[in-house]
Amino acid sequence: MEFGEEHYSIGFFSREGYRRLRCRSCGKYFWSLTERETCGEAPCEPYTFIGSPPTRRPYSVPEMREAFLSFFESKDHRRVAPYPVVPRWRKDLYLVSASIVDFQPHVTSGASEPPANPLVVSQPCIRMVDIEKVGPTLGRHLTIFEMGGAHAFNFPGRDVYWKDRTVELCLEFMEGLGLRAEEIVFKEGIWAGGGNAGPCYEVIHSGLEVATLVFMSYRVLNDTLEELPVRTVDTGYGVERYAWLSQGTPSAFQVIYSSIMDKVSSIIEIPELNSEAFARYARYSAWIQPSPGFGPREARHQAAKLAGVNLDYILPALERLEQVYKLLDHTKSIAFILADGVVPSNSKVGYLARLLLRKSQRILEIMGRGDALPELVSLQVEIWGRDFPRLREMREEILELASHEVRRFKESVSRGLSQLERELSEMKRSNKPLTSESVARIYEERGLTPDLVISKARAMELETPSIEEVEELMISRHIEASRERGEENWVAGALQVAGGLPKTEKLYYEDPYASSFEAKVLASSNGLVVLNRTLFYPEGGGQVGDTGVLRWSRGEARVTDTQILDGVIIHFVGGEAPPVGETVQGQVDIERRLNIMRHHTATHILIGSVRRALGRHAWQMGAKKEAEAARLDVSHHKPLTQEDVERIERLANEVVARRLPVKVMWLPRSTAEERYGFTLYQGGEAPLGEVRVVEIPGWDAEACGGTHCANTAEVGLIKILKVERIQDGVVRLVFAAGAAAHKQISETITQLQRRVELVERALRQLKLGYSKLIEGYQESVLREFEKLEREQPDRFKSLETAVAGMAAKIWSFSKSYQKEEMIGNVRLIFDFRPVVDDAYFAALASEAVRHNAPAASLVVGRSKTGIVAAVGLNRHLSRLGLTPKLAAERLGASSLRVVNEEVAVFETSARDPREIYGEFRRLLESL
RNA sequence: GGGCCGGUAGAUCAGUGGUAGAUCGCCCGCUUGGCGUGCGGGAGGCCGCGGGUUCGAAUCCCGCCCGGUCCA
Repeated sequence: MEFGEEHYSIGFFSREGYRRLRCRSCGKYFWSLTERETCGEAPCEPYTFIGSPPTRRPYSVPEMREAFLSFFESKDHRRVAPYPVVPRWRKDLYLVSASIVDFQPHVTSGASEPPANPLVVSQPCIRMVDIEKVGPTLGRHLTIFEMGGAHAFNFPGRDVYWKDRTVELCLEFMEGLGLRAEEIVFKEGIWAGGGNAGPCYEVIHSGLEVATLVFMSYRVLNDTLEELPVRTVDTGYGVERYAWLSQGTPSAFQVIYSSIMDKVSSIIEIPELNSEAFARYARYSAWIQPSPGFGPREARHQAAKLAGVNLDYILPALERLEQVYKLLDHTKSIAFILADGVVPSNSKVGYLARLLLRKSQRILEIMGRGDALPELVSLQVEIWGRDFPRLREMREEILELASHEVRRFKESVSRGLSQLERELSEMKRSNKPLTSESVARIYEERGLTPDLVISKARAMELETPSIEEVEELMISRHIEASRERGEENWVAGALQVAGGLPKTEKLYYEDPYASSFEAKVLASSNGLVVLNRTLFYPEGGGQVGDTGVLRWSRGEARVTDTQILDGVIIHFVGGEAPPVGETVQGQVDIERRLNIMRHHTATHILIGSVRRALGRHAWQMGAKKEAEAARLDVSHHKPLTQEDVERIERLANEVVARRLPVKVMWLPRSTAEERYGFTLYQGGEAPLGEVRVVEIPGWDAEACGGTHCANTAEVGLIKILKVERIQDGVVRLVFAAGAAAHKQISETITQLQRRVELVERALRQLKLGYSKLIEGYQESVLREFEKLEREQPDRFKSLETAVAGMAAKIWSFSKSYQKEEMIGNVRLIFDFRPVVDDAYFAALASEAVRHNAPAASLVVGRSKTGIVAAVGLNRHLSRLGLTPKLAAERLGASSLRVVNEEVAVFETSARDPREIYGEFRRLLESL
């Protein structure tokens, strides 16, 4: 694509005496007041402003921004507040990369009015494409910068201004800064993007491109240009670049971050550079154009050679400085992106946030300040929050998300490292070198950066590739994957039916409660029916399509789904379809629709609750409202706790109870954005033209095309049924409202009751079965025992002891004895056992006194003749002179058997075990 | 949205078609005044889910789910 001279030759230039010249170095045409050999843009010439700023005075970034804005204000442009850096109003971009993005596609296409015309804005823009160049180019490349945009939208029959005025304004602005017109060059260029194109001028001063003046006037269709109905003046002034020009420092970073440099240097060391040598090097920094095969190292050498600077002397400080610059730049981007409520994740804009965070964190770790990232981000919030209040408002969320992401990164790295160590020692053992392929693979699989992998390998004395080799390999691997948009299969058929038909009249917006209507059939084939008007809501905005019936004179058809295509609503019918021209009576399944409506309004209520409960980083990432239940996907970095869920649910039900009206209105886009902010676009991009706003006053406002209840009270109970993490950084709430909630709850309760019954029954059976089982075993065991006692008395004896011991151990382990108390420093254990057996009792008594302190035990049971007891006294007690025999005698033993030095078993004539116990206590007390 | 890697004992992982393993942790015993240590013993696995190939699948193939990671 090329534009001829006629596109650039304007009246203003000929009036003022500009000449069209061709650059000897780059071959491009440019316009200049004076004779020149080159276009003046680096690298055709070096930067001449470094060390000798050409403006009347130095400007800081805020000063330059204000100078720019107020200049255009004085020229009838209205100042507009900057837009977010995350363009929620469009889905083809992750970040705002230019000021014109704020007005695409709705204004540039002519569908909506701009907030003002002409207008001026200083728009923070983020571009990830240059991320590798940030630092080495000393500020020519930044991931985040402010684009001063002066825009005029020339609607058909309503021209504002075009090329002449644009150039004139640019010149006047620059002259106002004290720049001489003779030194300004307008270089011819072509701008193309997003299917649009137009000629442009790059405005050059002192080697630096400081602005681009684009005249967006064409649409690109199959390689041919077609004039656009709306011709847009799209100018972008580099606010930071003008400020840099005005200060003439070696790097732009010194200008942009001057107010926090002191604080930053207290966190990380910022090297001192010989300012003279650095300045000379900086003049040639435009030659630093890292590309595949020409890494930062070569680029630096080339610039140094041209500048006549001995690089070896400044290199260590320079490299470190570049890293500091990267950090400054990336942390600013992080602050802005997180301020717009982006949750770092592994896809889409969340990934870009993660990338910036991880790159910054890695640099800090190499510097030995792996803990400093939140502090740096906090500094950014502080300085930029003055001009962009959103940063301050979101401070808490920004720091929480950044810290959380750093934590995750550390976990990921330590996981990767342990794996890496194994892999490397395996290589070491088999004496294999670490290849570039392996390094690239490890980065892609586990996110360990090549520098980290290589340094680990070198520490193990493995043969390694250089970082440059690895980077080259990774770049060469990138093959652009073609994007293929799979259309849903119904679209092809629907296009045949709906193609060329007028947009269907949407009756459901007039009265969302209405259920029957009359309409004419405009098209009908293959089970697809188009009417001139309908109450059937087509699937959209996460709300499912309506179902119902179409009746006509000779039949009726069931509508199973409803869709919309280019404003034409398509009814999917089963069975016979009404013929074209027929008048049909439509009947929407109103109960179903009402349930869906309640779910839709409930979704709006919930998103308000979620943002209040979790923080303003929580955005709707998707939603689906059906008749039985609905779901809401929300960006959030952590799994939800029970408390989170309860809080969200409580807040939501409070809104229901407050009986708030649900207001629906159509507003001009810019009015809506001004009044409600960009949280309007929870549901994603909104259709062109006016915006339909659904507002729950004081709670939530969203651009939404759905059908809603008139009052929150109609929603009824909102019940969250399930919470799950569906992907990195996104949680899903499944919920039900109103009648559906009631149904879900009662079903759940019924199910629970059924389960409880089952469990209870199973328990009863288990108990029964268990005791039967035990009884059976007891019997057979007893029989076996009796047999054994008769036939082999010796073995019986030892077996009996062993079994008794085992039982005693279980008893002692489970602490199932009846009483345990301290008498002075003596632990006394008492138990009553229904089954009497000497060996068993002895074992119990013995087991009970296994302590490392004085302990006594008394186990009693009732025999036919009286009471059988075992007394146990451990060695700590026998040292005091109390023996089991002595104790037994004091307790009135009639027959007595001393089992060992700790235990004795005896019988007494006492009736009540408590008598013996009391006596035993008194005995112990007397010690 | 796409590519790549992974899912085996509580944790970290090995196991590439033929009886499921190691280390740590846990439990028990011995060692100790006690804890730790040391020694000995033990428990713990739908080998993510589903399908296919096979005489036979943790292992090969397909699909799904989950986690990680890179890229748009």
